Amino acid sequence: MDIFHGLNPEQKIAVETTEGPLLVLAGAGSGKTRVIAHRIAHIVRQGTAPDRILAVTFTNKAAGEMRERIHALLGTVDGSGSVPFIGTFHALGIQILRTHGSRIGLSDRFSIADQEDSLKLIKEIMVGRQLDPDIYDPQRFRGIISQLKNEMTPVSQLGAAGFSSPYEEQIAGVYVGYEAALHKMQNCDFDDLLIRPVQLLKDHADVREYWQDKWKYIHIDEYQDTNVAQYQLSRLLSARHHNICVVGDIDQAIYSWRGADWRNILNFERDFEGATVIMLEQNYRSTKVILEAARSVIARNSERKPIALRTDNAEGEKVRIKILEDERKEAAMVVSDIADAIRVGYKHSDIAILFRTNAQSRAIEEALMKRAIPYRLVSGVRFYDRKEVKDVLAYLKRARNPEDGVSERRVLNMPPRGIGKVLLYKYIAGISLSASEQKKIEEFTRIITEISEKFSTTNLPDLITFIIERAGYVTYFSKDAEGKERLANMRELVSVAAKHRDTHAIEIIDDFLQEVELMSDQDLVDTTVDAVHLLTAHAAKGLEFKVVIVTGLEEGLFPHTLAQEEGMIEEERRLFYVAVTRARERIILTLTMRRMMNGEVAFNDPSRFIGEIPEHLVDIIIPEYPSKSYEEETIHYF
DNA sequence: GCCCTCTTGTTCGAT
DNA sequence: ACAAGAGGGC
Repeated sequence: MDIFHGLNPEQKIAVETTEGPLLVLAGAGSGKTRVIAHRIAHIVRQGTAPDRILAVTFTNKAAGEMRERIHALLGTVDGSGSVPFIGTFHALGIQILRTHGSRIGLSDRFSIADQEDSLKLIKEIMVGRQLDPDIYDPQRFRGIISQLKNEMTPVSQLGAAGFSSPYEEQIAGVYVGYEAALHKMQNCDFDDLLIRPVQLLKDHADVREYWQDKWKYIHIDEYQDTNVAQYQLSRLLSARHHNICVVGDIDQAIYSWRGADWRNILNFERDFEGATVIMLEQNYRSTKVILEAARSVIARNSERKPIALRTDNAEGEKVRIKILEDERKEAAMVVSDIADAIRVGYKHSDIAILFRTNAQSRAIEEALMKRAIPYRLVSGVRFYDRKEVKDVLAYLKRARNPEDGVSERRVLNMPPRGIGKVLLYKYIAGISLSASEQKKIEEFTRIITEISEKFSTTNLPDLITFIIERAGYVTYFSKDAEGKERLANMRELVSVAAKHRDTHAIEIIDDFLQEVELMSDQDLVDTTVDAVHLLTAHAAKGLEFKVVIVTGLEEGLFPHTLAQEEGMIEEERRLFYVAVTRARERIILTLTMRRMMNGEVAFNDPSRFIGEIPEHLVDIIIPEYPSKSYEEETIHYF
């Protein structure tokens, strides 16, 4: 297949320019994923071994799609069986740490601590330091520590210039304790998966050379959302071959609150000498109206590099703006709009409902359920975040990594086996135990031993079944309907692992844990299922739908109250831009005059972003309601 | 000392 | 949906 077939001139240059640094400024819907896939295929065709090629994507889902595209272009990659590494920065970090982590005292069996694990650990440390949780909020501590780690501020630098408050000093103390605990328990939090590889590469020349030599061609997608550690990793890895291609769009930078810095794009030409810059300004996704509406809004931002996005697509329908009384009427309108779209031939899977905050999903879900409209909630509490699911994984993690105190504490007394607060404390502190206490602890360690012994004799689904039964969950969860549901969730995990039925657990256990723990919300988007998708504007990044309904366009909600400062409002505007540019054919924006927020009724003004769309592109619809109660009301807005 | 049940608060976005 | 804390039962 011709690698260059169907590419426009700019895309073609991006694919051809394989040597040296390359910056691709890719507007929304300009086919950047396509460019990366074709570029990789081209590099392989030129004779480079696939395993010398690295592609960093924003989500695992994007990585999967990239793999498929490359496969479609090349057929079987090259016969040698070697494949490019395509994955997220976190997956790349894990690969580096599993290979060379021992150089910084990290076991190759290290565990990954998610946000919940991390918070629990920080809480424990704070309790140990007798910090009053009313004055020192563990959540805030976790946030600040994560930010410090993101910025790669070393522990030693804290307080170097003295502390300006006792609060700062406490944070420094907890930070030190937290890092020590993570290390002792052979755990890496999400930040560690990025910063520890950077440290490893910086401090160990041979390790650095190994990876620099290995990755001959590097691709980084969504470069506007890279943080300090990701930026440094990009520089370190590309320092030998200099073949680094980054793709991004400043107008779609929406993760600065997570430490991302879109200035990395502006600085690219300075940081990577001799860089070629290509602009992809042809949009293949949206109608002229949708693109023009989005462009008009984003033009208000001062922090940007203007890009002349254009499209040859049809003019399309006007942007529909609907003003509703409250969130229940808004939800009813969403239902009516879906019915309307289905009537004219759209499928449920063509439609997405976007919102600024997860809390907004509930009212919409209720309305969808009532009308039996199939839907998928993408954000919110996910399957893998469920307590009972994480408990099973904790058994697995503790058996895999004996140092993993985080996971051990999670399930030491789950299901309850008589190990309460007092005994837990004695056990952790190493205080000698009575015979009956000793027996309880031994019961737990025996379960763990039996799990480890099965690693090399049992496959993963059977191992998970064993954990559920041996730990005592079957009895524990047999009492009521809720328990039975939780047990069913646990067994669902067996089905997830079932694709690996033919290998012993030991061979895939780390990959399985990694897959589950780095699962992103977006990875759960599955448009092959015919269902309407409900997701946050953040989670919608990189996706597209024929029909997009953005809800809650009110001051205080979108833009959010907590993002009203200078600079942050521009990020809210970028988020709105991302939301609008997800739409291919039809965009509907809804807002309410009154809404329950944080437990009280709020009367919000329409979002400023609504007013930033040129009038000639919109239809404003204010439905007239029959004076009946909500329940009796029939939907006939048109 | 431990377990269970009930209440209350929660909240911007998420690898 | 979950955590944290209170309070009663064993």
